[in-house]
Amino acid sequence: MARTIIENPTHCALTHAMNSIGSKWKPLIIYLLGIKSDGLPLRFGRINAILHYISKRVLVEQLKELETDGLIIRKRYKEIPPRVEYSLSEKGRALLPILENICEWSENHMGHVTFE
Amino acid sequence: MARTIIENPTHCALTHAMNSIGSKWKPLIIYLLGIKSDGLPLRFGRINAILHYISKRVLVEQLKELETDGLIIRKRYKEIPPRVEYSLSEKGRALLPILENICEWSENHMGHVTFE
DNA sequence: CTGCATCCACGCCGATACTG
DNA sequence: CAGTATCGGCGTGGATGCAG
Repeated sequence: MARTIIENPTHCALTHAMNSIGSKWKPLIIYLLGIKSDGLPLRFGRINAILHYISKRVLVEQLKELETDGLIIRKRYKEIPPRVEYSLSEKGRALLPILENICEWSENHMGHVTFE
Repeated sequence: MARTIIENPTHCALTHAMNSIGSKWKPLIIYLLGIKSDGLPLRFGRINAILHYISKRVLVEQLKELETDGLIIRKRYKEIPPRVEYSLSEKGRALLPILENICEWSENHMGHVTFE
């Protein structure tokens, strides 16, 4: 390890990772696609319903970025009305253990932190 | 696991975790304090110099939030000129393996992604 | 040296309406 | 159903100057 060159964002693995998954919503989307749904593809409307607190416009945007970064796979069925299903790529699935670790870390260390 | 209730951000461990560490800079700061410096405390000016691409105002802000969330410890020496040293708390240190995993994940999966 | 205050521009994000 | 288009407010962050 220690290949991460923190002084220069352009060559910093951590920075690059954060550009892919560091947004407010992306971890939740990946978690949803990977664990909550047992890896089954989900339609846009379903994702939108579960993550109802994310506005539609932003959800579209986040999904597009995740697809561009190779974390999720977007499959479009040529039907009317249209059907689009999202699922995790291998790269996205590789992230699941890390997200689980983050959840554990969060649960183990929330002593003094008070939520509103 | 699976205690994370993704439908409701208020009771979602992943969301809470992301509120603490999901910003653009916080993982880098923690990584710097924990690994790059071998856990030794760092003065503000030194952090600012290494992470030169973060503006001073934002760095102050991020450090304050990290302290509030219990991830780092701020020690102020009553000297003139003032000296302030930052180091990781136990909670912050517990995050280091996760950050390493993220780096590995990033390095293992950057095939088709092109950086500018 | 470290941190705060002020100002200001830019970008994000929600709301809404519209298309195929 | 799954997006796109547009607008507008508000928050975020950079620059600068000041304080302890």
